[in-house]
Amino acid sequence: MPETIRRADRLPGNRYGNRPTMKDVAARAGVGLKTVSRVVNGEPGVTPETEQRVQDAIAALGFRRNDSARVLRKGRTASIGLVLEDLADPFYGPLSRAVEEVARAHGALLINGSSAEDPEREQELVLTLCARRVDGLVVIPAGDDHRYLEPEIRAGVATVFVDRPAGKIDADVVLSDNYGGARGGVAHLIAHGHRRIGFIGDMPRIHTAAERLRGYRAAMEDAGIPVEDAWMSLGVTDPGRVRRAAEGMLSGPAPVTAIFTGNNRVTVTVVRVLAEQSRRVALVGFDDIELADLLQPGVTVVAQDAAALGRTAAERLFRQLDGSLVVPERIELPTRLITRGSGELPPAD
Amino acid sequence: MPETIRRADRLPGNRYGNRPTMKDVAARAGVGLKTVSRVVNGEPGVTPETEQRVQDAIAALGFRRNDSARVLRKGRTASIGLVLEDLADPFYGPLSRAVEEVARAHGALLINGSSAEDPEREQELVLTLCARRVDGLVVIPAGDDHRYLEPEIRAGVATVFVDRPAGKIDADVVLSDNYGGARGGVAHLIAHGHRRIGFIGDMPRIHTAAERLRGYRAAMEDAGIPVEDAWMSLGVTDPGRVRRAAEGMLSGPAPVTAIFTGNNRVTVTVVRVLAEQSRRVALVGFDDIELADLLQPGVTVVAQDAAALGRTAAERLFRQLDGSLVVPERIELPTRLITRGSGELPPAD
DNA sequence: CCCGGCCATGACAACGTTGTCCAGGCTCTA
DNA sequence: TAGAGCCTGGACAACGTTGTCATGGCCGGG
Repeated sequence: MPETIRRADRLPGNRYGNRPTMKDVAARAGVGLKTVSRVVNGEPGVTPETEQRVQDAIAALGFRRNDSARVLRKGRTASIGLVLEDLADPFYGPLSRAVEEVARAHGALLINGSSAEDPEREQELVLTLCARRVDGLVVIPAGDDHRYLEPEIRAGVATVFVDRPAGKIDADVVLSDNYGGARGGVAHLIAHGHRRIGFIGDMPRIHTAAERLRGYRAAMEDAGIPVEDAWMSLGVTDPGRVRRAAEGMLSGPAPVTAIFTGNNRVTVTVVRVLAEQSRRVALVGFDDIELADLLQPGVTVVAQDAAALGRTAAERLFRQLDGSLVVPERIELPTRLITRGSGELPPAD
Repeated sequence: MPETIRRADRLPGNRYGNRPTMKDVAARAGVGLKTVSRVVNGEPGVTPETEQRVQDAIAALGFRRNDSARVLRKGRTASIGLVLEDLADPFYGPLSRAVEEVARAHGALLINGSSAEDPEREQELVLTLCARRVDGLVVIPAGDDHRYLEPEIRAGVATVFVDRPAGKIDADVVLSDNYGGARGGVAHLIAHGHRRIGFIGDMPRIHTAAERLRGYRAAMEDAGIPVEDAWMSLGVTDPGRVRRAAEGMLSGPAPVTAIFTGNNRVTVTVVRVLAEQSRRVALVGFDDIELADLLQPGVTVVAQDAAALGRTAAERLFRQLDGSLVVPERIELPTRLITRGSGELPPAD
């Protein structure tokens, strides 16, 4: 192991520690400032000999271009922001990664922020990113009013919403077909003979939750089944309350024989509850979950492609930046029903 | 819905679209540039009356401070970089989120980058982040030589390595007790009567993989069990090859009766393979996996706390930036054996 | 009433880079 | 050999902000 670098060894000096600038490099190489800039940026008009002198000076001083200054001068930061709910949620990891890959392909960095489903925090994050002059924003909105973004968009910040539409402004948005997916999932249960079907989902103020609820209602209506209030539980995602909600639906004189769950977190908890039941209860969940195929029975889900959402959104973002997109659009990606057993159980009443 | 903002409506003008600067605000408010700066930054020395005029101008113009320029002037970017392997991996999501929370508490933003386990890409990312003048770096290294970071560290970039130590430089590092955890997990299998125990892990050039392998060997040696080459599969993580490796160990005249898996991805695949076997094979995996408790049998794991790794690392980073840390340290966080059934199966031979 | 000192404010330089423009030296051709 | 044109290289301003310092007005005390 080489000699330890103690932080105490750091030279005092300017604020960046003691970083050489192009000026320093120029002095050392005995050339002008602009010549260094040319070499660093691979611009033409420098003889190989001069270039070599500059390269040597760069290496000797350990120079690295200060992109902060570059950004200030050029106006493009080559970075984009992604505001999502919670990076720790397995749904958002792949989405974020997909956005990062597209950004990378365009030479941009990705700044991540978690809103924790708090509209105020979302706004704070978005505006902070705008102050950093990110070139664009991919937003999974927590709030339902994004008029605060109008001046930013007008000022040239490319913006794409994902997973849920923007509120009160007209902007690009990339969604999954939540309505159709939920409708299909519930219809699947109905096709397997169920009539008393429960729904456990998030607060309907969240667009995805509302759409999935709408899909549930539509499927029930298609089949001519009147929905009872006792079958629906809205605004419930934390494990304890989901558990109580599920147990409630499963008790009483006419318990549900199947449950449709509105997102991955709910599904996981309901799987736990159902595992404790003596009766076999059918289940279809929105969002795929890892290992769903290994459970007994396998969990039938309506899967959305998180990576595709992220990729599509990021690609649109860069097309906005190209100037090749002008009018905001709404893009809906299909969902996919994956049958694994739990959704094909017959009613046990 | 309000009037559509078409991107075509954006005024041309300067590079940021057409953003007002402090100069514009000053002109409109009829005050000096510096007074605007004072108001924006809440500095004292401005009469309430003047301040109001400035605030009005700010609101009227939709001014937002350009943090790029601020950064250039102040020298601190209030952003840190996190370089990890793959944000889509469920292990890194919570880690990243934990780092973000700490950064947020210190008023900093987080820039994420995935190295895809490629040392070159890691270096490229790290150096790009340094060029952006991030204040600090949290790195989950892919490579094993980080001497390229020496000039940066010396120049004042706070640096903490996580999950795996830095190569060939002396730097802060926060690790899980991979050796101890693996040793304990394998000892657990031995305590339940196993002697022919397989190990499937990643390439030993990856520190965590090497340490876990070392733990496996140590536990076996403690029990006086000579390890056979056929029981070990190293450098294998993609599902197809893991499957073949597992099937190989489970066939032949003296198949293993238990398997220790070196990370979450391997564990998942091996669970799939074992589910197809008629014989019951014990399993202990490194890293917890979601729903592990719902499988039949539940999967016994050696769990590490990804969020704690991230949090600890980020806190050290900011303590470096405080100046309250000087000498690099190595911090090891304990792992936890979670018994759920699969690790307690008796040998079936 | 005058002067010292304080307070609000603004002019100016600087941060490190890139774009513009100009100068000087070279080559090539007539 | 002179002039045109090209190629290399450098001086300078500008990006939008903040730190430093100067200025001018006002107040209070002697």
